[in-house]
Amino acid sequence: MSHSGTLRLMAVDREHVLKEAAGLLTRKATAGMDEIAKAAGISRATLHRHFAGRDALIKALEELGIAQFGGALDAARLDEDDAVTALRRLITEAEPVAGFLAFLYTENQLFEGEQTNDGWARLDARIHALFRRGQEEGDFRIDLTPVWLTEALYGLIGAGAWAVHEGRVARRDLDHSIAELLLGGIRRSMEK
Amino acid sequence: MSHSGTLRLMAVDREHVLKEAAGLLTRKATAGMDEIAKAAGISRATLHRHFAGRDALIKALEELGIAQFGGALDAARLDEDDAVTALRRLITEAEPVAGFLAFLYTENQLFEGEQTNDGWARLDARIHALFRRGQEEGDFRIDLTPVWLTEALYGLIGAGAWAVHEGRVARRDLDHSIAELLLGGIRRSMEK
DNA sequence: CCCGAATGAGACATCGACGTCTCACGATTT
DNA sequence: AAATCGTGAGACGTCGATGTCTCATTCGGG
Repeated sequence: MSHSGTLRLMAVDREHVLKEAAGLLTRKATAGMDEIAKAAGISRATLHRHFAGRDALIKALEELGIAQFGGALDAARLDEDDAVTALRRLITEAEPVAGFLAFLYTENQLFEGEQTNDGWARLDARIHALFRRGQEEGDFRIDLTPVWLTEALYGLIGAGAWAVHEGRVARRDLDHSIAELLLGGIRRSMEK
Repeated sequence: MSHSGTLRLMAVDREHVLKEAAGLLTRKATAGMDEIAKAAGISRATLHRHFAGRDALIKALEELGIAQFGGALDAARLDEDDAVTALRRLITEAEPVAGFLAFLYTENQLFEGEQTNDGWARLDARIHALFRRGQEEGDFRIDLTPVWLTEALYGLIGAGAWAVHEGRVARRDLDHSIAELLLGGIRRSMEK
């Protein structure tokens, strides 16, 4: 059937457009539809044929971000090994999508009125579980809640991505910087 | 001279308008000039009499933010006591203005083209100095750069303010949560 | 080779936010 | 009381981004 073939091609193109849009908006959050179209290598008209409007595009990007971050969580295998090792893997896997996530993060707070996508809550829950496991296994301190630890992780990943974007931190140091600070804190430890 | 008297009154009103604008924009970053005027209790016309336009208003807000954060740094007395204690004071003093700072932070990245205000660099330098002192005095680890520690501090304060705004963290726990995580990290310490 | 679907280019209308202007009102000063 | 100043209300024009539409072109399958 040429019909399903057409649909498949559309889907592929859609995916490609989304990726390009994500890359552009990560660098320039205020990019307009014309710039997004140009970045994706298509015309503004075709962009509107794929996505009903800017809102629909952002929604689709949110889904993409959720899927990508979910994939990072999968790749990090959060319930294998000890929680410290799993957290290190999480940071490594999340770093490539950190900039895009930061964009969606700030974009969400501009919607303000509408309900946030359930996908984020599900991702949050997986990270909460990691921190809880670390606490139960005695690796993590218990005087800070998993909710706060999750927020702090997001904050540090976002700050790190931004610092790299601004050239204040080298990308190759990022994983290590985030993981070491988050795990050990600023204080010089006695045990070393 | 009634002239200088008029100027003084204008300045006072200006200050008041700026404070109200800061409060509103902290809650709703997309607020328009009409909403800002209403929040300040003046008409849109008068708002334009005080500030040439939205850009000028944002610039003035940036100055206010720099002044407020600078005041927080002063109040924290960064070069007294040991660096750990000073950092704790800094977090406590910075927390009330964290939301507003976060707004300016995200607002700055939308300008993108223009140069950033020197004031931020001066504030950064003061915090760098605190971290450097902590390293030199042996309180802070030396494998993380003061630049990264500063970015991380900003990230955690911003994430904390947002978490409070979202109701995920209690405001009264914020200081403690930020300071403990930043200083000690997630890992359960052996020394306790 | 022919036909249809998808695309690109551009014109066009819409919409919201912004900035400017005018006018009338109230308060303060003289 | 008269003049002046600051203000509020609102109309008006501008501008950029968005969304829709048309039409010529191109590409691929039949």
